[in-house]
Order: sequence, then C-alpha cells, then structure tokens
Amino acid sequence: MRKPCCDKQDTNKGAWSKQEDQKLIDYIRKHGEGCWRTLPQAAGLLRCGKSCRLRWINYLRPDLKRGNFAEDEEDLIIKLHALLGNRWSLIAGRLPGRTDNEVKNYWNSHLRRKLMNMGIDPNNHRLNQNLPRLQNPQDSSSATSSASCLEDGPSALPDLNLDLTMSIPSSTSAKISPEEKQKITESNLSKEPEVAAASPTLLLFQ
DNA sequence: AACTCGACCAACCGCGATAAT
DNA sequence: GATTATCGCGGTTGGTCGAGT
Repeated sequence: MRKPCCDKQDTNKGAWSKQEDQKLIDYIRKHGEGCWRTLPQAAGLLRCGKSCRLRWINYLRPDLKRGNFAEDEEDLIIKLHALLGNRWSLIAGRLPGRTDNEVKNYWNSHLRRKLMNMGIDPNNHRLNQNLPRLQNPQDSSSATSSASCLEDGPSALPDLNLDLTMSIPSSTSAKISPEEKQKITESNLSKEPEVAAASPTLLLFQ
C-alpha cells in the first residue's frame, strides 16, 4: 500500500503563518523548486511536502498575477473549458500568472453562474432548453442548431487558434499525453466555420 | 446587535501518472 | 516486469467575510 505523503502527526495543517511563508520563500530562492518530499525538513517547516508545493504554486510564486480576472481572461477560460473540460492545469497554463486552483475557483464561483444566467449549461456548453436565453433573442435558429454543436466531439470545435501545441504548460502545469496533444492539434486544424458559428459559448464570447 | 446565508478562496485529500529501483 | 516513491491534478472541504434580515 501507498504510504501517506508525510508523517501526519508531526505536521501543521491549516492556514500558513507569515513565518512559514518566509521560510518557504527563502528556501526556494536558495535551492529552487523541486524535491518537495525533503523540502519541509530542509527548510525547517513542519508541513508535508505536498502542502509546501501547493502553498508555493498557488500563493507564493513571484510571477503570480493576483486580483480580478480581466474580461479577456474570462473569455479565454470559457473557450478553453469548452475545448478541454475540467483540465484546470491546462487552462491555467494558457493564462500567465494564474494557477489551476485560481482558475478552478473562479470558474466555480463566477463563470458557471454567468453561463447559467445566459442559459448555457456550463458542463457541456450547450444551450439549456429549460433556461431563459438572454442572448440573441432574435436569432432563434442559431440557438436551436447550437444545441448539438459539441456532439461531434472535439474535432467539431471551431478553430480557436489557441496554439496549444506550441506552449505546453510549464513544470507547474498539467502533463499532457501525446494522444491528447494530437487531439487538440486536430481540433485546431479542423476549420468548420458553420459549426463554429453555432457554438453557444464560443459564439457569445467572440 | 445578533443571526443567517451565500460567496469566495486557501488548503486538504484521494488517486492516477510517472520515475526510480 | 514488478514494486515503491514521488509528483501533480482535480474534487472537495472548511474558514472568513460581507450583505441582508
């Protein structure tokens, strides 16, 4: 059986103190990231490695962009979620200075609701027939046809020109298999303008 | 002023993937 | 090839805070 990642009885849990943060920052500045298993002891922290890694990645990293999401960031998250689903690390990898946790939280607290208010099912990005549509009330035909726009799988998605193959997220982001990479590449290559025009979220946020 | 409720977000947990042995 | 150790991801939880009553 897998051993626990750390000896739980000897580790702190919960919110990080300023001193703990400083210790972690100092240690990583000196020695760099990595080897999270041994880091806590080496840095003099009573935390498990996992906790240190999370704290650094989600909060302490100097390149993090804190604060509200810009409108273009929102749009990008929605588009990427339509393409990738809940692959938060991949999505975050396309948003400089944002973490997967931050993107995930923002999606769950803001964007899901926003889509639902627009009558779009946030799970599959299809127009929800039961909800009122707030967008393009005069264009009922595109709304109807859009309900099936994702049924053909990723290859039916419009060309988002997101260049996902050129910049696979860095060490802090998700791993992506060659098959997935291929899939994404194919979806970028398949140019289906008429299908693209029928995609609810992708249409609304163009 | 006290209470309730919902939103937000940091942190934890479980597990799959991968590397090392 | 099997086993073990570690990393990293995604789902979930729990604490805090502000608005409403």
